[in-house]
Order: sequence, then C-alpha cells, then structure tokens
Amino acid sequence: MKQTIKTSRTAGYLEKMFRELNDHYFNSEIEEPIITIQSTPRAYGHVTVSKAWHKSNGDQRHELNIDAGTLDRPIEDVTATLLHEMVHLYHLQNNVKDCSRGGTYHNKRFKDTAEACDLHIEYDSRIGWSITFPTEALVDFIVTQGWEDIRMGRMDGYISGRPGRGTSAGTTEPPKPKKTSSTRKYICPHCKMSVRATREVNILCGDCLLRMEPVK
DNA sequence: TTTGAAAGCGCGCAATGGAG
DNA sequence: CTCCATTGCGCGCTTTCAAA
Repeated sequence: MKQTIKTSRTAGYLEKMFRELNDHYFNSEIEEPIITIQSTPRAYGHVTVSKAWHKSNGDQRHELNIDAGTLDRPIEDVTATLLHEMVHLYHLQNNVKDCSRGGTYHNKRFKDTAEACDLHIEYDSRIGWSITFPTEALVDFIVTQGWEDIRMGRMDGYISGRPGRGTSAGTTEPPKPKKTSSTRKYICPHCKMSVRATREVNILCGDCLLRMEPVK
C-alpha cells in the first residue's frame, strides 16, 4: 500500500481530500482553511473560531487542524474527523451556532448537518452530539475517490506527547521532545485518593490502610 | 529533589428555555 | 406543567513551572 510519510505531503493530501469533500457535501461553499497537523490533546482535530491566518494579499483564513496521532488511524476515521471539522467551518461561515461551553458541547444543529454529510453521530452527556463515526455511504465515497491510509503516526516518535504551553500557533514544526517528569502519582485502590511523589515510595492510604499503587 | 503555586481542564449541578 | 436539550459556572484535580 502506498503510504504518505512526509508532513508536507500529508497536508497536501488532506487539502485534496478537503476539496473533494467540500465539492461533494457542501457544493464547494466552504472557504479553504489553512490545514495544519499538530498534536491536540484530548481531540482528533479542531478549527479556529477566528480567522487566525493572514495571507500576504490580506485574506484571512480559519485554521483546520488534524491531530498528528489521528493520522495513523484508518482512512475512514481520518475522513470522518476532517468532515467533522468541516461541519464546524460551514456553520462558522453561515453564523450557525453549533457548540456551547467554549466549543465543547455539540448541539443538534451540529448533529443535523453532520448526518447530512454521511456521518454517524452519537451522544455524550458532557460533549453532546460530538462522537463521530463514518457511515457506509461515506466509506463508499472514500473507496470511489481511491483514498488510502495515510499512516504517518508516531511510530518514529516524530510527533508525540502533549504540546507545552503556548504551542507555536499554526506551524507544522515538530514539538521539541519533553523532558520526562521526575514526579509520579500514587493512588489508593479503594478510595482513589491520589498523591504526588518525586521518587518511588511505599505508601499507605491513611483512610483505607491499603498500599497506594503507582499509576503511569 | 523538594516545595509551592499558577494555569488549565473536566465534572457535576443548577438554571434556562422551548416543545408538547 | 413536565420533559429534555442546552448553557453557565464554580470547585477541585492534574499538570507544569520555577525557586529553593
């Protein structure tokens, strides 16, 4: 299987996918964003609400980021994530509020548009209608387009871990490797009380009199 | 290595508002 | 009025940084 391994080539591949999805599901109405590949903790991707990018001719564009780790998943999952973010862009462009709680809770307007784009949406009480799966119809579209797995995950350690504070907004530069923390966490197996230690220790929970166990 | 503390995030809960 | 989706917000926990 052909595999795309360079970040720049992958971004180009995602742009190609974006254009074809935009044409197929949105009548090419979505303005092209800047597509980035960065590590985003706790999310497969995101879009910026404001137009964070300025081109030399004065145009401003949204940023559509796909999490670096996401790209090691099957192509239908990558496509579903890309489409999910495109639904947000479509709503942003049309002044449709599809999220609240600072972009975490996805409401039914999001669900409706996403389902019209061959996505299967499931509900979670914390993040609303945000859990995204590809449908058969979307998989068929992927097959028709001949898209293949990207597979540029983290097997080479190129992009991994959480970004530090103030990540370099909008670049595809690999984050510098983090110094490993010298602290470790211990948790009581019964009451779940946790403590921090800076070296390995044997410690009992004073409430339960049980040995607290280290967690990764 | 130890300690203190700031910042960020998630969870839970109560309030709100629209539909029936 | 009841039900349920949605929203706002505060508390507490985790992570991270920096100074000692």
